[in-house]
Amino acid sequence: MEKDDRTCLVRRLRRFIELNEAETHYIASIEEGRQDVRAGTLIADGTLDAQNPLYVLNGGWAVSWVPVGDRRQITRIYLPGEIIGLGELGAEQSGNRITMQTDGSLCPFPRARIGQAIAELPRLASLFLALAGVDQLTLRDRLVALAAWSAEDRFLHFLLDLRARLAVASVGSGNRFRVPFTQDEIGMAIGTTSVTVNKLCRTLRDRDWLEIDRPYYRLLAREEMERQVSFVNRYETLDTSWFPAG
Amino acid sequence: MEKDDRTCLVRRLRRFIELNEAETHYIASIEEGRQDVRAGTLIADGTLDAQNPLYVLNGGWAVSWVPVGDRRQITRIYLPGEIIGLGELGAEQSGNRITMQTDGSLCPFPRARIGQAIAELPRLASLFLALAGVDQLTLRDRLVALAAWSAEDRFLHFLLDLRARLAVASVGSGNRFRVPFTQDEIGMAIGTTSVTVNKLCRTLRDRDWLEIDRPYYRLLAREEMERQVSFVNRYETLDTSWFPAG
DNA sequence: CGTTTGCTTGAAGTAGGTCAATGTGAGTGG
DNA sequence: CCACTCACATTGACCTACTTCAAGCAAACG
Repeated sequence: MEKDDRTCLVRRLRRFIELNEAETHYIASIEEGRQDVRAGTLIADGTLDAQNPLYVLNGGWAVSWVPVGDRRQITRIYLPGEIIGLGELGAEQSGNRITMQTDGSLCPFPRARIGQAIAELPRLASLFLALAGVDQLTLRDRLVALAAWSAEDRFLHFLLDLRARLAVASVGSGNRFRVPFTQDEIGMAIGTTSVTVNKLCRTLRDRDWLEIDRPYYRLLAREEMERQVSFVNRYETLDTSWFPAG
Repeated sequence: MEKDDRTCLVRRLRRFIELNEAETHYIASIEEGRQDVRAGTLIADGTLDAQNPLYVLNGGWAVSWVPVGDRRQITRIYLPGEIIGLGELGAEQSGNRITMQTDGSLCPFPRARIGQAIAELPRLASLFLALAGVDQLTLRDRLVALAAWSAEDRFLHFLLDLRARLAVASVGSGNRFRVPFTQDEIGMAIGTTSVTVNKLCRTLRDRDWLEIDRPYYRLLAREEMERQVSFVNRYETLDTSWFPAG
């Protein structure tokens, strides 16, 4: 379950801007009421989001999904240090379910705390807006992939994207990482079925691009993969030039 | 080209919160340098977004797209009163191209103005964050549709979504509206081809669900359509309860 | 150990893509 | 006012990347 540091979020945000004392204190305060949650726990059921808190995901993975018939479409994967619910701000009802994918821990805090940050800590508020922007861009990348790419390219993009995000979250810059999803779940993330995912694993292994030692995946040919899907890493940089002064 | 009121944005935002004098003045100031643009004009080429301004779209339609091979995937349609670039805030390079779909007019303003709003006008800043959230949710809806729905359902959703947004933008609550897209472009928006779109038009007309008098489309069976795709109108309400005090 | 959950693989079926030909209305220039 | 063109709509015939179905395995677990 990777690191589950209580200052998870602080560490992540510091990648982008310096945090002064007030800002650090604010974040510490939203990371206060930590609770452990088990894999499978439903965190949000898609109704009444306006009443729901936001969460800092302190440890473990979560997924956001939408029911489609008797299957699910996974819309987003959350990693430690990320804020759950930023993108639902403003919605009274999102239709999105959020489930813990692994054991982990959460720090709930009310929507009004975001309002407070906006009123009192403009740089932090800017950062929230910028992070929401990155989320949106990532979502857009996936939308394009799902709308216009082959299943193989979608699968490669899924792996590359995960790797890039893990590298940010836990400095695991390597090409081997844990993928706590079944093939069926991967299918629900990339808009295909477990059968197809399985056959893709097979062909990629035959091509010596991938090595699987469940639940670990190793990318043996990241360069080629990135070239094939024109991969752009959205997680490394952030434009903070427009932020107001501290 | 619908209304092209210079206070387009003010009108839209007032749907959600009361605007005080400072806020109204701020918005008037970003809607200042209005320029007319012709259909087909490329507004952003996807590189160097950090240097690019944001825009208030004052009149006309714009589309955001991503090249995929020799085709395009349309990721977003902008209607009058919407802010172009909110979702790219934070990105140094988005890869998204933005093109005017019809003749219209734009008010460019620099990213730093958003920073200024955050520092000085917290309620407006909250509204920007909430609107970015609605954008994200809409994007998520489309992602699910593209990943998991049939071409027919995607097409229906496209029409319903457009209608709902037009109703907000221009109080055209009717079921007949202008769709300034060719069938090929609709295909690029819903992840299919012009041939399929055409055949869908045919079957829907045969079913008496749709009436086409190009470029006008009339939904003859909106209820059924909305039921079939479980349509949720995301544009009518906004949760503003967490906003800081004016 | 039996049961369950996930992986693996083949065989058969289909939604929707591609290709190709034809139709049609809106300019445009002679 | 009439050809010519060009962009778009329309339709049919064919094809393929997937899905669905089905059956067998293997590891994990009570």
